[in-house]
Amino acid sequence: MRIGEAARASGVSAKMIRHYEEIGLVPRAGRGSNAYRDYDGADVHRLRFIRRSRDLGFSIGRIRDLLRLWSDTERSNAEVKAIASAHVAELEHRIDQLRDMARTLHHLADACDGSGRPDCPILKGLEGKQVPAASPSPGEPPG
Amino acid sequence: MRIGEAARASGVSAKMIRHYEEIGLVPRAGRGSNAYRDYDGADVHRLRFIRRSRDLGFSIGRIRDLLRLWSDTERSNAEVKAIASAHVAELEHRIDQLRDMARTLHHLADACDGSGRPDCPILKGLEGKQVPAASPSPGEPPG
DNA sequence: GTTGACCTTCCAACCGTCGGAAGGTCCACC
DNA sequence: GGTGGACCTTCCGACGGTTGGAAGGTCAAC
Repeated sequence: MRIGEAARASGVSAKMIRHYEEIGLVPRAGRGSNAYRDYDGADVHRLRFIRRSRDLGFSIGRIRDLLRLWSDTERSNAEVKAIASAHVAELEHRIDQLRDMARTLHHLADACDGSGRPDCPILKGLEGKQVPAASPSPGEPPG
Repeated sequence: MRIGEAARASGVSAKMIRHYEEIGLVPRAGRGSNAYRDYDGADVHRLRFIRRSRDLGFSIGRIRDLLRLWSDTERSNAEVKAIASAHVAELEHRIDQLRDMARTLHHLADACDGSGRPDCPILKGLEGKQVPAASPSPGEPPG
């Protein structure tokens, strides 16, 4: 099948399939008589694996590791479990950070009556009057 | 003061201060006899406001709005509260997504005995045997 | 006069996804 | 045989926000 059908079957867009090929996450696809990429069921299976891994928040690097283990019939499930558990821990850490932000902001919003006057505890909080600050891992804040 | 001192005083790196100036988040700094940027207490105050906002997960765009309101003495605190509340909602949405991911992955990891054998429910789950999938907002997965 | 800390600008990278340009190919329909 | 539209190709850019480095100018102390 061609890339469009593989995209529909796997849930990974054609753009991303090409991208994943370029970065070596999926093997280079065979080409037909024209220069079109050609895919089979196994390729779609792999793409679907990638898609689900992304849905669970794994980074490309981690997915690379998972794919390697996936195709290794002599793998140790302990290694897989370690990756998964580490990722769960990262997710929970990120959740804690976001929760801290939400809680802090919630407190500030609660202190603001929203009456329409200029006086605003939220802005005061952002100024530095309070705000314990969640101190997120550098980079990537909101969604 | 020069950019380095402003950076230390505000918690915003010199790199980022220049960047914020370029994108118009902070006004263009005055320059001394040399071409060095010059900052005063108000500038640092503003930078600190930005820093705290970032720590609470506000996007640059939102911070732009907040800064505008901050410097508007006739602002309505209702508008500020609306922005803050919307952001809290976004944060909580993101938290829910991450929590779904963590829960799903946790279940898979629980089903894996990690005994060292190749058989692995986690990989099976990623293949598509189960995985309800958290379906995150497109992009930006882990942290 | 030299060292080193500071400043300047510019360019590129990280991550994952998407948009669009400019062109080639396939297939159905007329 | 021609035309249209859906599909494919490659390439180059953007979005979040932050960081790294290069290559150079400036200022202080020693």
